Amino acid sequence: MLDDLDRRLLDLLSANARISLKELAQEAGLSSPSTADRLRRLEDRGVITGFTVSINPAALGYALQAVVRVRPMPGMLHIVEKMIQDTPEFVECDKVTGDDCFIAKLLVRDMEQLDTILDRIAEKSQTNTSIVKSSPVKRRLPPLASG
Amino acid sequence: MLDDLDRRLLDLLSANARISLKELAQEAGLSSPSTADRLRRLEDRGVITGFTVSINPAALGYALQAVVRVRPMPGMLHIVEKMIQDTPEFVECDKVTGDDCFIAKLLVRDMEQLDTILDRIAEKSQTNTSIVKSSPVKRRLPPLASG
DNA sequence: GGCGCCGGTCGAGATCGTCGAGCATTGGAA
DNA sequence: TTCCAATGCTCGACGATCTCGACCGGCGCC
Repeated sequence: MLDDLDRRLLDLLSANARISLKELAQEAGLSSPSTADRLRRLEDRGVITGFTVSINPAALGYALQAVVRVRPMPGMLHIVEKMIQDTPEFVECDKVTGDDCFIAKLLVRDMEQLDTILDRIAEKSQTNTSIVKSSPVKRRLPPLASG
Repeated sequence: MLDDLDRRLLDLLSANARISLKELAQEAGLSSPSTADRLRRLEDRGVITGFTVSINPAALGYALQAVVRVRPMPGMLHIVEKMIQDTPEFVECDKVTGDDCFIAKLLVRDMEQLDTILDRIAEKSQTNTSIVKSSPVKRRLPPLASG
């Protein structure tokens, strides 16, 4: 599915997505045009879905990070889902199997804001909140081998 | 902490981190050199921690995505943490307060692989696994207002 | 008012990306 | 075996982009 060169390109891009085509090409042992081609193909095939910036929440005043498990009360599923989507402090949310319905990640400035947001959610669901103490694995790519 | 221009730049970059400086500058109403300056300053201040590529796991054969809560058995905390870090299919892991010690995201090709990986973890901890059915909120930036 | 700092623009030279042309390899069909 | 088409690469040149130095203007502070 991916060959060695594709994997190499993805690795390089995951480390720095704003690297120049030329440098990317050099590191991969290709010419720029073929590197550009491969990138285009990876996007066309839907392997690469985009390029984005990662920020340090703490540097923006988000001192607290929490993982919230949410179990909406009967009939409230869609309302709760929309509340989460409409609350921009939720930066990620998955709908999952099991007792909980949603598992979401929340960034807040302080305890007060955490409390405010959770109160609003808790009107329509049971929640279980864990404060993030550290992140032993920062977001990374899965193994790309023979995809 | 951030002014309107910084926010605009971050927004644009979060949508497409490989956009050219020139285009970035135009969209923000600045010249390229000052745009480059601002980017550099955002990195220096630690607001921007990097630029990365986002991939579609399904396009790479990762058909299943799971959220695993992990509670290591007494004395096993560091061993379990290392196991998670050393298992590349764990693409994200937070250490949290509460009954669970870790909450991790796992990408696997099929149930068999899920089973294999969880078995290995479960030798040294209690685990609770939720399969991701959908993602109502895809990873996004938190509000940048007057941050 | 005068000064220095911060953040901006401008223009030129260097660097980079893109396009067309052409080449090598591969696989299938005659 | 030979031909042919498709694929994926390189090369070179042109146009676009980035970067660097020089300079400008507003603002706060003596």
